[in-house]
Amino acid sequence: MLRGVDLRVTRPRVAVLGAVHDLPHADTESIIGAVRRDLGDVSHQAVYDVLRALTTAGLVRRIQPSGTVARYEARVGDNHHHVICRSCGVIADVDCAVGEAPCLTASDHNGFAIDEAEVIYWGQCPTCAARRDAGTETVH
Amino acid sequence: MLRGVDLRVTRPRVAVLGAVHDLPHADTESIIGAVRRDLGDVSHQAVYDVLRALTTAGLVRRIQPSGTVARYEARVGDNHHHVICRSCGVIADVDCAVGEAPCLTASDHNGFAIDEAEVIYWGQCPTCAARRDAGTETVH
DNA sequence: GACAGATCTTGAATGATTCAAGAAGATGCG
DNA sequence: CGCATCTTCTTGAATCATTCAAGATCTGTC
Repeated sequence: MLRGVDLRVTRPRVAVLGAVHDLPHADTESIIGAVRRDLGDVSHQAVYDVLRALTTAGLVRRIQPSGTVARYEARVGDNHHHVICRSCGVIADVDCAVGEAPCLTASDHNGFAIDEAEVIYWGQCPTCAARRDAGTETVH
Repeated sequence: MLRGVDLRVTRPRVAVLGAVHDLPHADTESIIGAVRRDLGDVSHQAVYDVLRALTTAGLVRRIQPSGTVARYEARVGDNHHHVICRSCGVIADVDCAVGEAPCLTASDHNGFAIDEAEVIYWGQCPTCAARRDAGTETVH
């Protein structure tokens, strides 16, 4: 995969790419943890650099919902979206739902040339909704 | 407006609310600047507190696209969306475009109870697109 | 196998945002 | 109108994800 996008193959890159595949929607810290479990010591700077390189190359996608740290996922190229639980922060994928040529109509709003439509659904995950219904009120 | 949502009326709150109305999509720093031009010295902490109170009360909306600082707008309650220029970062409003009961179908993805759909369109604003066509290539 | 440039390590800096404690202000009541 | 009380603002410092910078190391190529 790395060679396919003209990136040099290094141990940190392979490990980061593996971690992003294994841990969907993981934040940088989790990825650093997984990489170190795999390789031993790796600097956090290296992981940041690698994540940027992979993102630029299009091998991973970076998402950063309001008020959270950056997260990464390996599912790219299909323009899917995300649901985020306001209570526990868990993220799930949502396939593009609206009609057929959805989300990214190559339309031209306000004269902008649009190349991506990013949709984030906010709500309650099943677990948190149940907990709240039960009265435990573990808000946030 | 403040009394309407049971918030005490203070000079900083009035000034911040005015600034958010005057400067759509302004970041915190811009708002602090506008407030100080209006009132003289006001602590940044006060502005942060006020913005949070106003956001919680629903008088302003906070947006924070990937990789940017928080921004605020006074247009609330109509579920509109945003287009952002990847080159210069300018933000414009986009009315809900998709069909009739758009964006927020009270549907139930993966068992989530969704209460908001946030859409961000990424692209090039007319100015940056023109500049790029002209070959000036002022990327970023 | 060695060179050149990319990538990693180390260590420090940045900057938006938040925390904490005390002073000042707003609202309600006498 | 003046006071008591709770909220809000000021001041000053801390947090923490992310980035910068300089030098050492490694990858891919000739």
